Amino acid sequence: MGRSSREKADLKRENVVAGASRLFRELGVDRGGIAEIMSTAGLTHGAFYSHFGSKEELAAEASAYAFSNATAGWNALLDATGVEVSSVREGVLAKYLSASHRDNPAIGCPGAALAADSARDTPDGLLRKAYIAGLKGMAGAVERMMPVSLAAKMRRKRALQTIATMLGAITLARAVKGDPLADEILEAVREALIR
Amino acid sequence: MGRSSREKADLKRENVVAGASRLFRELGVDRGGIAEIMSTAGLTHGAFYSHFGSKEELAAEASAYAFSNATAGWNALLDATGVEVSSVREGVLAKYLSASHRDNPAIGCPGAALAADSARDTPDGLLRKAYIAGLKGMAGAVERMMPVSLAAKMRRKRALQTIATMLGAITLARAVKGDPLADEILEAVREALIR
DNA sequence: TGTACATCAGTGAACGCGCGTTCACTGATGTAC
DNA sequence: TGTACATCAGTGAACGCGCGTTCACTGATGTAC
Repeated sequence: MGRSSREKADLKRENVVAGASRLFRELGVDRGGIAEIMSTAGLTHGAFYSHFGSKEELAAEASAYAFSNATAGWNALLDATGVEVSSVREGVLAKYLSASHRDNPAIGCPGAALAADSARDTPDGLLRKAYIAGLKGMAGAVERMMPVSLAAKMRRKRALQTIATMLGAITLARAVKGDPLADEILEAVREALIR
Repeated sequence: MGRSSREKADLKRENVVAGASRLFRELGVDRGGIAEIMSTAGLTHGAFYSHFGSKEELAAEASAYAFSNATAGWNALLDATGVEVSSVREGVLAKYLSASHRDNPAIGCPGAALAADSARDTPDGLLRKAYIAGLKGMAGAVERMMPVSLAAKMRRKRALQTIATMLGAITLARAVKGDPLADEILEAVREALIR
């Protein structure tokens, strides 16, 4: 096959990023191979460098993509008129702390799925930068979900505490998946954070 | 160099496991290479298979080793006579949620450092099994630290909630290390869990 | 509008490197007589 | 107690595989005249 039109190429590029964001979340950046990602988008691996400078660059873009999707979803719920903040919060938490989220990291929270990869990236690596920016956006959305009765500073603190607990729960549940403890952790944290 | 005595060989084997537990916590199992681990213990990589059947086997042993060290330390504090449970809990949490722990994963909590590797192991993989067993031991120790005023069931729940929050905080702090957010997260969670 | 040329998305093979694993060999340790 | 033999921890080279990256080439797309 020869050259695609600019339009088609852009679409394929987006497919590559979306596919990468799924594969990296599922397998981690190291084990998510370029060849597999490209073939998911219907391309051969050789075409990769027509679109990206390096795997690291793709990882950063894929991370940003996943974060912005997740955060946009939450903000959309918060922007919906006539819905109470507390019910948005409880809905988001119930979904986040579900067995379904535990079992489907590929389409789940990038904050949980990519934390180890970001931690092991170099201090000024592209992935680390994308992760930091992404998490800040996510923290902003969670902050908006905190009870309106709280003072601003307290809302911020509670948001960070909540994120740590959510993310720790899903991380642990995945790490012990297959053992009853996985469900027990999710249940205990649901009790702590919901209602 | 030729054959070592049984005694020396056992010592070297233990050094290999200890070194592996550090390197795997720092770099992850995939990036912690056998050659580097062996040379840390003063051996060449070829000797590896005189001691272990596979890298996976070493990863499981290293994980068990790290968990049992951490848990034993906590249990020793709890077993010390004349120390209040609440002060043990607060001391453990302060150390866990410190910048020093964030910056030294190699000698830190295996539950945090190896969660991603365990999650991506096969359901009946050796590492996953070791992680599950290790986390259960750790959960038991944390349960002992919970306020004695609580009913047994509640202590268990609180222990799991506490572990999720601790582990999530350190995981996030490492993932955004270099940004002020890393300190902010640790500080917020210290406030929530200590006193 | 047509035509010739330049561009560049995509292909498929190959390169290079790291790393887990294997293997023939060495020589000190351990053991049977 | 000696002595001969078997064992096996450790060495160092090599193998094999996966994977990121490079590259010559193809042919449709886009553009200048």
